[in-house]
Amino acid sequence: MRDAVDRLTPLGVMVLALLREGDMHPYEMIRLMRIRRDDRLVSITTGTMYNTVARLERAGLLEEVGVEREGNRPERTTYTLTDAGADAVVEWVRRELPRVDNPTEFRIALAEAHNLDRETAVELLVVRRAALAGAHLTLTEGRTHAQAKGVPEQYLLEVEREQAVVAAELAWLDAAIARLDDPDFPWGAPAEPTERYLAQRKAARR
Amino acid sequence: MRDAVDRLTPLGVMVLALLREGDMHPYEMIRLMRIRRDDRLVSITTGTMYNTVARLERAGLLEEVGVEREGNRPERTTYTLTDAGADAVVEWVRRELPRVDNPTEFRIALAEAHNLDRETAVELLVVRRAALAGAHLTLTEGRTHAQAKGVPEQYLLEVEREQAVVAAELAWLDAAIARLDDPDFPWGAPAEPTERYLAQRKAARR
DNA sequence: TGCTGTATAGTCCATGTGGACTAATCAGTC
DNA sequence: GACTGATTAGTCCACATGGACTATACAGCA
Repeated sequence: MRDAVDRLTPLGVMVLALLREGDMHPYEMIRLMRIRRDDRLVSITTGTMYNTVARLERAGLLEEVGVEREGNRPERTTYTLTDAGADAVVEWVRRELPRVDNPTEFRIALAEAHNLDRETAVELLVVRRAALAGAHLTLTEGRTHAQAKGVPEQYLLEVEREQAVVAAELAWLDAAIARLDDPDFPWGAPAEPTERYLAQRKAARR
Repeated sequence: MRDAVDRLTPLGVMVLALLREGDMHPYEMIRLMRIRRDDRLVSITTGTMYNTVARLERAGLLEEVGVEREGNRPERTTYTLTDAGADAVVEWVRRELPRVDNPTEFRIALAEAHNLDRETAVELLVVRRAALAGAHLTLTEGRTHAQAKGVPEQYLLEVEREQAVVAAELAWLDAAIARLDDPDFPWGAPAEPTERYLAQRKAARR
């Protein structure tokens, strides 16, 4: 019963989230995402972008709102988010935020966590904390078990590193949850939602 | 000038590395890799496995060594590693071990680092350490710059987490390099290379 | 004036992935 | 003795990815 939300790719989610800031054409999405260094989180190539947007349109998560043309340049097809699209982002983030498999998906969910309300985000991160502690325990058990069986150390380096990284994430997560839970920590969309976006857009024009 | 080594997929590398322990048919590779929890590092599906093996064969990195049949079951095509295949693993690991982009590839390179000689491994990890320190600095700069521009904290959570994780990896890496550099730390293939493999194979049979 | 390089806004296609499907065998069980 | 479910060993196909390619416009420079 894989629904539309399950079928969202990482880039698809980021596109939908981006459209919350305003209507855009694919090429502009690429520029903006590169400026913001979103390519740390997903690889961004033109082929994939145009295909992704077409797919999201077929799924009814975004819609064409116009085709412009400047001089003799290629046409620019501008897209806008549908209600279903806005819901899909929220639902996707809600699903991925607590999961400890798929690190890629988690990083995007965290980057887009501000699309949830604060209570939900905190709650889901608490769930994640528990799952992460479980994963850490599993790694520890697996490693001691392997050592008991006489597996040489050089085969366990990667597991060891994973333990170190997971431990660090646990520590960070504890601190992060405590901070988010404090109403002084800012949350949600800023008062003037398009301000930041427009500034960056202007910067990109020059 | 993308050569055969560049075109290796993560699963492809693990398959080649696995064949160093003995000839195998694809289905057995899947079972073994699942038992060893190699699916922590790469996703393992049958479709992808058979396709990967076929691709590696076309590239001359492995070869068919026989087709058996037990009763009326489907045929089992067994494969063996070629010299080119053995070289390709080493070269791939050598390339990926120092790189700080593509975390997935790095984890596999680390897991297969024992295919390199100790000096090479240490040297490449030292290179990685420098690159990782650079990446950490870039994150720090990016974050202070964003804060100076007034970007609200909730948008920087993911960067913050990344910093924490990278810092932990730096610490682990320093310790790991020091240990590897000590000749008391075991390295390379064990004296009886197939022993561990055979034990696991037997266990899987039951 | 002509030339080079880069930005704009895409299309197209080879390839890798993953999930559904097949089909036989074997172990357990009621 | 029939039925169920897991294991064995794969095939097949829809689809997502990414890199090559296209074609126009504009800016700088000599």
